[in-house]
Amino acid sequence: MKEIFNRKAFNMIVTRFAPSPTGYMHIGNLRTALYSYLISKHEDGKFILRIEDTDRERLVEGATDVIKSTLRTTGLDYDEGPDVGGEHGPYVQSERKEIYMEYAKRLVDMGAAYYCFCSKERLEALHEEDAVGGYDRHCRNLPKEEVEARLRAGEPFVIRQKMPTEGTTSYTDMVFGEISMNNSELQDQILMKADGYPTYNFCHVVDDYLMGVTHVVRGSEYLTSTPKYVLLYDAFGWERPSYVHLPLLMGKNEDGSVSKLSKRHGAVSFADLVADGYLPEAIINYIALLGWCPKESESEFFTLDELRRAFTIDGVSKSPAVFDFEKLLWFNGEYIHKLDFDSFTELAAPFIKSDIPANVDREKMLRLLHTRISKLSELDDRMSFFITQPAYERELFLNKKNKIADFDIPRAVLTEALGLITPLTSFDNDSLFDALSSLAEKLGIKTGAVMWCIRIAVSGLAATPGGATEIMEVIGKDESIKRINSALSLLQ
RNA sequence: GGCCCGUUAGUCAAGCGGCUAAGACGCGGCCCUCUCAAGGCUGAGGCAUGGGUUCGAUUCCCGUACGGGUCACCA
Repeated sequence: MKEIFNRKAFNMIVTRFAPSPTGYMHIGNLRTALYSYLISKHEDGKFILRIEDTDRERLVEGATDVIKSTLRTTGLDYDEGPDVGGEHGPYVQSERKEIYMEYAKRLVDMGAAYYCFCSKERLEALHEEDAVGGYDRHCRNLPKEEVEARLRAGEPFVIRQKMPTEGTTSYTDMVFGEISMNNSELQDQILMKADGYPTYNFCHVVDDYLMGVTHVVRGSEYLTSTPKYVLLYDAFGWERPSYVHLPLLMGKNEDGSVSKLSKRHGAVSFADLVADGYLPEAIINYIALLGWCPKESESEFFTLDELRRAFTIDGVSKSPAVFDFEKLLWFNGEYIHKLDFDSFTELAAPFIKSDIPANVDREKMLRLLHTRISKLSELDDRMSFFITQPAYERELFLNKKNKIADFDIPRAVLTEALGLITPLTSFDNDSLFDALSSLAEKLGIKTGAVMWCIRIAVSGLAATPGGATEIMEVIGKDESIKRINSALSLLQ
């Protein structure tokens, strides 16, 4: 049997992310990958990507590519993996099939596992008799000769782990502490399936050992099955890895209850979020804080590099965390606002679906929008009024804060404004503001009231990104005059 | 149902026997202001519950309730 270099003994940390390619990159999986990455990288250790594709029926075409591209765009670079190679490959379990059978047989020889010939029908019958029962260990003590004869006859079989019937098995988890399970709770689980593929329960143990994984990082749903894995390490005589189980990510249901984050909670795959205009950096920052808290924190903002430095396992929480889209949105807005304008323009481009007419100054428009959106997908809606003015009611001109209680003021303001801006040769924000603010004194009202009327006229909206003069600068002189004229006719 | 884990405001969370129980999102108010956003200031809101242990429990122990996970030839 292959002996592996014990990296743990040299204080080297090796973690892995081991997803099965059965769907899209769920945000919970991403967080597991992130923590796994951070735990090793905090100590300059190794991070491995391994694809667990032993469930041949659930394979989804292209799922592995999604996993790889997600890790790439989030910066969770792996040192070993399917496409980057490494000395412990292959890194796809279906390519390691023979290895598992070899180790399983070894376990049989050692008396820690056994062949089972029970049909699926028999097992189903068993379950009907006893709803909570498991396998009745029917084949556990088959005579050696019989086993060999049936094997020779080509009977289909599985290999099951022989669990101790008494006592307890415990291990220490780095987050949850000591976990003990009564051995009577452990079933003789299947290690090798009838199709010749191993189950997760078995191959992940073999692979983690062969790949020199020192810290097994995964969701807490494995907390109670880990004793079974620990028993496998013990049977082989291998040193157990350290375990780091992570609290689950939850989603809020409409009735206020919570449950494991899933599709019903909305866009929960990384790709969904990105398509909705969230930035990868913001997503990573936010999910890093779901279930982990920095020891010395002043700020909540972390780049991947800063996370690497700050991340320690004792900051990981035990209780499940509810994924809050509101806070993610806030984080995302902060990240967008901090972008320099060129980067913003570049990232925004794919989200701009509408055609921008020639009179609209695209750059100036985007500058107004840049600091006022929280996700890129808001862009198209928010900019639409620049392109075509929405229909509005004349009541929109009324505004109590600016003391506009009737239509006389807007009518006067707009009429005067027309006269002031028509002769303007430079139609920029400053010139417009200078020209129009003089109206306040002339009409005996506040500048705010003047601008309110004009802004409503040129936008048709109660709230807009930017003020009246900024909007006029974006849509240009002709369009501004046109909109003011139509406002005037609305006010007649 | 058995077993395992958890429980600080609506949410994320600090806290590790003695503090007016941090901070962030969200929410309310005020300021700023050409509306909005941003920014600044400010307010409301919390240790699930009952017993212990202790001079003293949010913090330690036990029970209860609630929540979650797990009991597959899925991972």
